[in-house]
Amino acid sequence: MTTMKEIAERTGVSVSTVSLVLNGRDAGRVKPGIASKVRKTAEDLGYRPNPLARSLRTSKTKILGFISDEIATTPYAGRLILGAQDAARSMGYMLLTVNTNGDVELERHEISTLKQYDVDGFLYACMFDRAVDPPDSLEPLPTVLLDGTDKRGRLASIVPDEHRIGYDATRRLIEAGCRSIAYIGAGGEDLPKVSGQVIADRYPADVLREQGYLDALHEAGRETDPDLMIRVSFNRPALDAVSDLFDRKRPDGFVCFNDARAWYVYLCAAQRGLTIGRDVSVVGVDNHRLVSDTLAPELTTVDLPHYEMGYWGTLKLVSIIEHRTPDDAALPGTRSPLPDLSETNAMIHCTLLERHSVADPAR
Amino acid sequence: MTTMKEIAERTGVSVSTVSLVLNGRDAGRVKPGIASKVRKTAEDLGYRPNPLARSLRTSKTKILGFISDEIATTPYAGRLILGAQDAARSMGYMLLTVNTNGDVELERHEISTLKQYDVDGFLYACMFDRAVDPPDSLEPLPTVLLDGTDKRGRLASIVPDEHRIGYDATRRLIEAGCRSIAYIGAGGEDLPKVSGQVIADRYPADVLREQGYLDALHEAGRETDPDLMIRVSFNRPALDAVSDLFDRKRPDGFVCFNDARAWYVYLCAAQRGLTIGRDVSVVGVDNHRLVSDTLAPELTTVDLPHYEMGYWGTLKLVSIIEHRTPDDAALPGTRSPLPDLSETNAMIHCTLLERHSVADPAR
DNA sequence: TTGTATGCGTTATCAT
DNA sequence: ATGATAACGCATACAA
Repeated sequence: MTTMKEIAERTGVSVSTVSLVLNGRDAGRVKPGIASKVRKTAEDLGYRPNPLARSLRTSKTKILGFISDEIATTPYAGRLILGAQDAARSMGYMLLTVNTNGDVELERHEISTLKQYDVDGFLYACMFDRAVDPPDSLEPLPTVLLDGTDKRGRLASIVPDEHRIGYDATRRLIEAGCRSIAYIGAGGEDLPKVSGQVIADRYPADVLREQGYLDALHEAGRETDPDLMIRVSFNRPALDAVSDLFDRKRPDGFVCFNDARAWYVYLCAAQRGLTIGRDVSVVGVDNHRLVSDTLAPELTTVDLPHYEMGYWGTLKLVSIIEHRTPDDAALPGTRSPLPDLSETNAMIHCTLLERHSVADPAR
Repeated sequence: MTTMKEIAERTGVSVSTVSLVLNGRDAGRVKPGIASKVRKTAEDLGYRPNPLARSLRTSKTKILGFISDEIATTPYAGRLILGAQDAARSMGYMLLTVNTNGDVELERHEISTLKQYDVDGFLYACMFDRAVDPPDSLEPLPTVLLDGTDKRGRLASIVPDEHRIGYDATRRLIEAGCRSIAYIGAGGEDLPKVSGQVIADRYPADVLREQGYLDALHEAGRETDPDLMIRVSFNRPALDAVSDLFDRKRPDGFVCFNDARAWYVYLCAAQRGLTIGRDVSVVGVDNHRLVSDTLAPELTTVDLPHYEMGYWGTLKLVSIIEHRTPDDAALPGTRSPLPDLSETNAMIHCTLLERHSVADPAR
């Protein structure tokens, strides 16, 4: 690890000069000849600043704390983490990740530890796009919520556009010529739970996707039929409910909340000798990547590139925490900055790719 | 964030004394009265050392770099990361996670960045338990491989006990009274790939689970039958192959490499009016948690608690990197330490939970 | 038994 | 235009 000191020695200047040059603060302060010489030897030696030592002075580590509860164990979490990492890297940040297993006490401790490591801010990963009440101990560091919104409306958040998912899926079936399109949602005992606690009577994603389904039908001038919309949980009851729907309404298109629900459609179709993709069409969000991995392309026409794994497929987190002075221009492509969240004039800039939306408390 | 300085001021001693006491180096060097006073005010102020500042002197950050390629996007990765984090936390480490997307150039850069952050060592996460050739740039920091082994036999690694998975699954069906047990493996175009490149002609996990299946049968005095063992990929060809097996051999038990393969068994059974759990039994590794989430317990008897999500369910990574002097006693429950891997007398201690095994180059 | 001095790599202030 | 120098929080050799 080459240091500024070495560069200074090799160039025959002082460390201060090296610091000035390498931080781009040499305009009119360091002779251009010297400056370029410093830059060259830095390059030659492969110099990279030590962010930890730097943080001792600046108290900016370029490290973000990534906090997740159970999310880390779910199949979609990987891509969430991936997106966050990609975004962080592209802006020169690193992610220090912890998980709390839904344990409040542990969470408190982990947050404290992250602060110990002088993180510049937090990424707080939730589930189900639900309204959460993030712990006060996150303050005063800037924080962005992922797949969840702040109950108190203080923190910025990034959530997928669930309505659009339901809408697009339904459009697809309409355009494919389906005449009778069903919606298979989640229900029964399958309720959104966080560490064993039921936190709502329906999955927010299910509600929104269903609404997208309804809106697409309306927009196309179709009738909507409550009998075509069911909510099932798992196992035999779910299979029975879907079977009943098959025989009672004979739909030729299915919008499924997720692959778990699509599963029963496949089984029912198989039991009746129907072929998916010919006799009936199924579109659903493939949380687990199982349907698309195993039955596509022949048996299904699942193709929702903008969501991919459904929940978090292309959610590229590009919300990042930057400390800037208030008079800095907003970064290109960003939305209006949020109000300051710390004494150091910290601001949060949120940018959004694809069709995911960002909740901006400032509006 | 309270510092040693504050404690020193409040206690009326110097920072050095505080440092001595708080690091437990006060035996016979600091008056017990002073020492306890220091400890008390440290407690009162909620002092926690700044590991970054400390690292400037000790060059030990208590941070481990967690490097993964595509693994982060797969469904089982979440639990791997979880296990690593839990283990790290329990030993006072944090994880700085990066992903390389299988890009060698990016990998080089990320490793360099991690070194910049002065990580104490690396966790190098692989896939498929394959033999890999980790980049030289990891050196000289101690490194542990996850779900992969070192081609050159230098690095320690942790891998799941795949043979045991196949063995247990088969035993279960034998004990359930199945008379004809099939093995559905992976084959065809479904080859282990890393960033698009085929890296073997079969999944190592598949090979090992299949061997476990064979060994369980032999041990039970059963005949093995090559016709009962097939390897399928996806879609129609897979379905056709399983259908053929169903009709040709009429097995009443199935050991499936993974849930994707079990899927076809379910479909075939449904098409024939057979009920899983009564007419035929299926045991498989549920990578995606879809089978167990949706069809258990009524339709399946999948119950392999020691593997849970199959690959990485209970793989609690407790292999951790510790810098210790050579004369330190081995930690309780650890295996024999590996040879030093750096100039600083670094050693790697590996402990193992459940039935996963650790490859120990020192043996 | 305790305090002082020094250094880790960096930034920032202030002389020169 | 450049270079000492101090400071960030901590550890440690050495002086007292």
